[in-house]
Amino acid sequence: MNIQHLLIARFQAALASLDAADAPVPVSKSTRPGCGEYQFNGAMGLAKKLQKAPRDIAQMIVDAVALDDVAEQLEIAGPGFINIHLAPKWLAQQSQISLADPRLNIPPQPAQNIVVDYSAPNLAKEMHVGHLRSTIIGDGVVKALEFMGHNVIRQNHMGDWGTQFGMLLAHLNDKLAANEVAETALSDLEDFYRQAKVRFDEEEGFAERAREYVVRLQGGDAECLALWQNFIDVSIQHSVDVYEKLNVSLQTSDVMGESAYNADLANVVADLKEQGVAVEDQGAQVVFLDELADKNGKPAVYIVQKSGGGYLYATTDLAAIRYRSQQLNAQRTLIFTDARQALHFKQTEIVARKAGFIGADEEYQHCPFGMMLGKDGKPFKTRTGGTVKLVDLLDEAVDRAQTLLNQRDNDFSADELATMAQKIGIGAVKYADLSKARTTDYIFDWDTMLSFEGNTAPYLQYAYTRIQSIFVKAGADVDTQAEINIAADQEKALATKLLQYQEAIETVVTEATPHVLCTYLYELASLYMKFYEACPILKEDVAEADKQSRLQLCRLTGNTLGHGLSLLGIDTLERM
RNA sequence: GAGGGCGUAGCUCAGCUGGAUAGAGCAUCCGCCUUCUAAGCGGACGGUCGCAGGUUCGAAUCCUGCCGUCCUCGCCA
Repeated sequence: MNIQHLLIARFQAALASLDAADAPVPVSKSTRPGCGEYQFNGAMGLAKKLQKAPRDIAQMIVDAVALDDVAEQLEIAGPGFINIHLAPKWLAQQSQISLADPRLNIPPQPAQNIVVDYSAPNLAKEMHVGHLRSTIIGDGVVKALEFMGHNVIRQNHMGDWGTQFGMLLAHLNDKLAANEVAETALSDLEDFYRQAKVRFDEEEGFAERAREYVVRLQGGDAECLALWQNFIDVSIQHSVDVYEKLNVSLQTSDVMGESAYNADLANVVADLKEQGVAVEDQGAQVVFLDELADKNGKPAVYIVQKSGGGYLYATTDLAAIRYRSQQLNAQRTLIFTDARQALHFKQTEIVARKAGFIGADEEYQHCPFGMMLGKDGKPFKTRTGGTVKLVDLLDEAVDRAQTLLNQRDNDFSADELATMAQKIGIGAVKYADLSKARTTDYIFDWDTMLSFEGNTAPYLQYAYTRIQSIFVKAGADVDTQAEINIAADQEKALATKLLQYQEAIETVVTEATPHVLCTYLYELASLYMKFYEACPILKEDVAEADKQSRLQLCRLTGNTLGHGLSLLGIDTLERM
């Protein structure tokens, strides 16, 4: 159920009957208490067109609009606002429908093939905090898209190619020659990289060998490729381990690294040249972009092949676009990378469209996100200024959650506490990130995200357990067919919010902004807490009908909260 | 120099298809547990929405200029 869409349709019809069919239909949630749940603000804007006073127009619209089934009252306020008070009976009916529907009364959208490119770690190194945002925001959007009925094709565009692999393979070769197994040698990629770098900089002849490896690798030397494959496999497994820890849905089969496009790069450039899109300039193959010219008319330059003949990530990204459009039949593509690459993707899209690598009606959406900053507002680093490994960050989150749990009085076993710490710690890190608008930088602060208060994962998890606890207590005494009766203000506010779930998810899938879902869930949990305080359920003096009705609201809240958290990839707990 | 993002309460952040008195949380202060989980709820305090113009019945939201800040800009990704 999308209440807003329903109201827009009704007002649209009313406006048509008043000869104002082309007028905008501004229906929004009411912001002020006492002004209903929604409001229609279009009367003021029609004053000139209809040559009447706004309040008179509002009255005409109120008379014309058919909302008897949905609203209990329409009132005209201020300069001509129409406040819509939803009918408790209708809210109850819709809630009943949601309860009986595994999809929570949310119809799927017409299915599209949607390619989502996210996570994309560099396999030469360990995953670090810079990959966190892409990974979890991308995964949240993926899950929401799938729920809405789309065919999502995950593409993990891993950095598995490049000159850096020369020194890594040379180093790995020596380790294997010394009878070390790859898994052991590569158990800490960060260390391994550092060792190789030191040898590259200091050891006689090593740099030379590293360069040879690059040449052999690019030349397709079988032995060298096997070594590379070995390295890549181990590194991918590291990432997959992190995905599991993060409760992210990416799998090995979603990997489509840069190397996968190697064979196609020459074709891409040839194709661009043939079409006259790319031309030679200073020995390199470039595309001049008049679309992004400066004030003097000097076009932007986009290099697709270096003067030495080498390819760049621009080439790879063009090959990827073409592959996704033509082989994967993408109707829409979402790419989650940091905001610094915004210009690159803008240019890539322009070139791809010029060259016909992407259909005219195909959507290409770069979804940028800001940097993760420390509490001091500077890029997030370790005490010593190093890069923070993602595994370390996640382990610390779990440790901190464990410490906080230990400080509380409880009767849980050590195993239960460990499981809880895992779910709470990981959930806190993910939620802290997911709940912020993705486009801006955000400040990573342990104390805030684990304070277990306010808009945090633990608060939502706690709200969820409170609901479960009601049902544990109620036992068999729950009538899942009971009629819902909306009476108290808190019940009405809760039921209304429950029916706004679809609005939140639809925004998430169109804008690729999971924080909208977070805000929704926080408001839902918050309204539940208020309902819980105000409306007794299992207490002795509660009438049976009220009790069962309220249990139904609890059930729907639990279903919705649990569903939303699962889309975000945040685990729920039965007790905490 | 050019292009882009950001600037909202002491702090962290929502809101920005233009709508009524700009919202949360934290912090500070005041209330509420002989228990449907107080990791909660109620209340108070706190804002010239960077500055100045413009459009509009109405601007945090749209437009222009300026200030501050971060990022990007032909052979890294």
